[in-house]
Amino acid sequence: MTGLAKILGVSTSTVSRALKDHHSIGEETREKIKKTAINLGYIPNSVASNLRRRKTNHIGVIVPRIDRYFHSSSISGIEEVANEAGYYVSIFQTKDSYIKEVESVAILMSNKADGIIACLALETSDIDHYKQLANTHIPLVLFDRVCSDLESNKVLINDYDAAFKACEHLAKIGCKKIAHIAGNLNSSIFKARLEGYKAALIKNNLTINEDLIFYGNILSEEEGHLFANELLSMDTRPDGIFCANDITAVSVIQTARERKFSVPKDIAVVGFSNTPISKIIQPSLTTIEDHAFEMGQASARLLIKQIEDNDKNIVSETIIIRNELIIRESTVPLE
Amino acid sequence: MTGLAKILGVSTSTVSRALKDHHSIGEETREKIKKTAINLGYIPNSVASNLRRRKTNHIGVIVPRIDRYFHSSSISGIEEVANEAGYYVSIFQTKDSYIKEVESVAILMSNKADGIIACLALETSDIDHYKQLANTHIPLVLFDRVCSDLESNKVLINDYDAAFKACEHLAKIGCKKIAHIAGNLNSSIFKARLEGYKAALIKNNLTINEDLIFYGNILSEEEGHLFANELLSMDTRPDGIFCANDITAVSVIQTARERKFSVPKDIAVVGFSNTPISKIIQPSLTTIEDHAFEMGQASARLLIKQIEDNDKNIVSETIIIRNELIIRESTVPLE
DNA sequence: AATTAACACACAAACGTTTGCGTAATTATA
DNA sequence: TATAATTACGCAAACGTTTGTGTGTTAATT
Repeated sequence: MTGLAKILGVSTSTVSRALKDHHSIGEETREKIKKTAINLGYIPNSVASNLRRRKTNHIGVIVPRIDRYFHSSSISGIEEVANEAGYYVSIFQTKDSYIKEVESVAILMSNKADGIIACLALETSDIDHYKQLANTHIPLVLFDRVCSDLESNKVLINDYDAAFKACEHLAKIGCKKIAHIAGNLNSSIFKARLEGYKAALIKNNLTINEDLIFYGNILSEEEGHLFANELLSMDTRPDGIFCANDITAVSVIQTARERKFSVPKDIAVVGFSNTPISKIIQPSLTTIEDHAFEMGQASARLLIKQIEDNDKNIVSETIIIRNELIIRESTVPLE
Repeated sequence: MTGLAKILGVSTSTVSRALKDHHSIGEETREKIKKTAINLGYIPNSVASNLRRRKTNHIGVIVPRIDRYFHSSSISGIEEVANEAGYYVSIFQTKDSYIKEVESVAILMSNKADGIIACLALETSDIDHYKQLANTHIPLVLFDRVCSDLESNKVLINDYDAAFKACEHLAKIGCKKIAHIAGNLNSSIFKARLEGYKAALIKNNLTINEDLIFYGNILSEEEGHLFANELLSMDTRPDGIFCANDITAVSVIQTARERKFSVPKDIAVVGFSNTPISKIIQPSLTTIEDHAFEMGQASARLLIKQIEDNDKNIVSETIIIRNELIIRESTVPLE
């Protein structure tokens, strides 16, 4: 811009205002400036602008693992509405590590992100790094895996309800011994899913048997196979299982198949998240649709509202996204 | 920092140097500065630093669709090595739109990204926006979907070879009429895969029949089903098919199943990318492993090398990542 | 015709760092 | 003891914008 100004023999302030169509610049000079800006291939320096304006139009996203479908689709949702609103998105992957999460927040603070959207790492229980954000006035939206100790904006589904629905469905189709593959209970969602599971069992007069609850961590394929083999070897085999994610549910189905058990006849299976695999596996998987993409969109909208809202009275807001049970062959045999 | 300096009664330059362990600052003042920096919760302003240093430690990534497994895993690979090297990553999703790609590049130039890693949108054939990068001295790495008209760093697999292997495998197991679901031929990879397909047919004395080549675009599930229904309705049904991605290959398997055709007996199927679904579908899918994560890693390493390399003699470099055919049930029946 | 308003632009400070250079005070060298 | 070298810091410019204020010129108002 300094260059442009020199060439045109005007001041930088005039150039700056002309390029933004400020009314105080005459029609003629404005056009002249714009034209030569294009001709000379002028590229505005956003980092200088960001420094001066104290605004970066940049929002940071912190997720456990980008390559899990739930997260990549929520990022996709975030990216869509952020771009629409003139923000760009940078991604930080924690791999569920607390330290990486802390580092990511630090980088985003230092880089003056206008706001942060985060899904908590499994390891995270101390959340001082997010509390620190409050001092810097950087708005925060937690999504999916949130934290009750932290007053912040939240976007989530009702995991308790979803799990309840899932397990009640199992009970309704006649399961008497319903197992559960639980996730890391440090995480809000997995705790809630476990509670929902228990509540549904009680409601349906089924006893809660600790032997039927498998406590996983990252809920990988491997964990799924491990648990599946365990539970299929039990003396009194469960006849239904609610898995805290689709990945482990798929592993259960595969293991059952390998070991010549029938799904759903021998054991009915329910997953969580309605990832693409769930439609494709045979038998297709009953699961909870949690609308990851929409969660991303809602998170971004909420964050941007907070960024741009001048009404500083609103401290925080919580949005619950709908969820629904999608019944497929893994709980209901084909006719 | 200005604040810190005022409180401590030293100059900002001293603070700046102290925090970076510059030798010219005395042990004592250095420690004092560091300590109060921590106590006061001082957060360095990277955007000011970026402006002054003319370096952002920020690399931009442009991909078609984050929620496709190939891309999310390559992003994951990029993110891993970038973070390791002290860079952070921002993501731009083109949804295969040319305009969005151009906009993304513009934003990244304006934001003074230290480098860009991109996978071309399907729509993209004009690549002036990347050529413009050369003037700004922002290094570029294209990965997977590259462009021969553009002199730049590239990371890709040999799609021709991979397709050739895939189709030769089909021929070897006895397929006589091999069909192909091709992607958008505007894209380097899909053109190469088509060529590889044709070459393998010729090598194996099979005639190339245009009726057996289905020209897709984004290779979605829907496209897959459409083509599958078409080809399964042909008078002389093909007995093998090479699909340019896993998504359509899975659709073909599903459609065949619905229509009571047997895979691989009636028709053998090969996909591309070894996405998670390919292991899980029944019959499991023979496919090409293209090492998306490693491509991401290699791209980031190459880019960072270019960013940090002072040897300006190297203009560009091309890295070919290995690929292998993974043979599964969709081409070889279980015993 | 005198006063006010509107217009079109320039000046200069500010955003918060980094960095080349200058300069005292101390220590080493001849 | 005079000179040089070293140490430890400050000064001020620079990075490229944005923006409040100042100013000269022209147009509108009474």
